Amino acid sequence: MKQKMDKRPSGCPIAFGLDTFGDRWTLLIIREIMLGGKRTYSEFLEAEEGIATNILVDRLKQLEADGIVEKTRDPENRRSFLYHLTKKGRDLAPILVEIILWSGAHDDRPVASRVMVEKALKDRAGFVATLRAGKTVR
Amino acid sequence: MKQKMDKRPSGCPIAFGLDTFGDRWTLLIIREIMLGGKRTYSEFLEAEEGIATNILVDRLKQLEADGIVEKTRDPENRRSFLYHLTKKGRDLAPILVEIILWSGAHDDRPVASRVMVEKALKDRAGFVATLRAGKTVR
DNA sequence: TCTACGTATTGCATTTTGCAAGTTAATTAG
DNA sequence: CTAATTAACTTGCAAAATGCAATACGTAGA
Repeated sequence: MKQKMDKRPSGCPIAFGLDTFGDRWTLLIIREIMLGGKRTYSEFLEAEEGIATNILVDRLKQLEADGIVEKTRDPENRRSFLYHLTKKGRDLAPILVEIILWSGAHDDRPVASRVMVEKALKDRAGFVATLRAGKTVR
Repeated sequence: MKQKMDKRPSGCPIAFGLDTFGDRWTLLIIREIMLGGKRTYSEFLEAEEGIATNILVDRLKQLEADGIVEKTRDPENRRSFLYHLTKKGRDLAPILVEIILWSGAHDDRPVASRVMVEKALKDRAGFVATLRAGKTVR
């Protein structure tokens, strides 16, 4: 598992945040949950960007250890587990929204998707509230 | 230099943001500039977290290539260079502030610094505006 | 020219990542 | 009851990124 215990602890809040989710995959998993309504390991594996299975397990364990997601058995399918966000995880919503807004303003590629950007531009506070409430958006 | 050209392009704005600054060091460098008022290579090297020289060069080049920082010669010391944020870079201010707020709410360690957190809590919009304007905060 | 300073570059060991294949446990089909 | 299937991992190994120390390059001042 990704060990970040001895990662030069500074009291800086930016560094604390980056220690928690400052890598290529962690926020993408949180995106899958918060924006995509995904809940299971196999759903996360289907993500467009193609996360490797060992990395996914590693990050899910770290997210659980950090109190950002909680893992429970799926009552409707006992070979499956459900990952859902804690309050600490849902509180990441404003960060995701600001990233969406920044990309909306600066991603000039033709492939850039505007769906989320428009929602965030139209009613930022409402969008954050929707995400925080755990309602699926797409 | 960190190559991210072939990094599974998805149109997702979250993925775009993470492709740009989703690693351990890039946002720390931007923090040094935006919150710390640092401008030169050697000032960045003094950062609390201790970035390696090769990584620092790599990230500065990538930030320049991405149009987030601009590199100019220091008119007062012609063997030094100044790195300053472009608009695209200054627009990262809201993301940094949301990270500060999140950490402020969830970092329970005794070492956690509250200075930035208090500023952000007291007047978030004003704090963002100050950062975006390029005024030093600490 | 000699020396210092600021900014890099290089070499190499360590760590992390990516990918493919294999494993375990719960469920369903026959 | 057994075999196949599904879901969630685990393992092994090559490739890439990182960390660290040493070295080099481009001003500039003495």
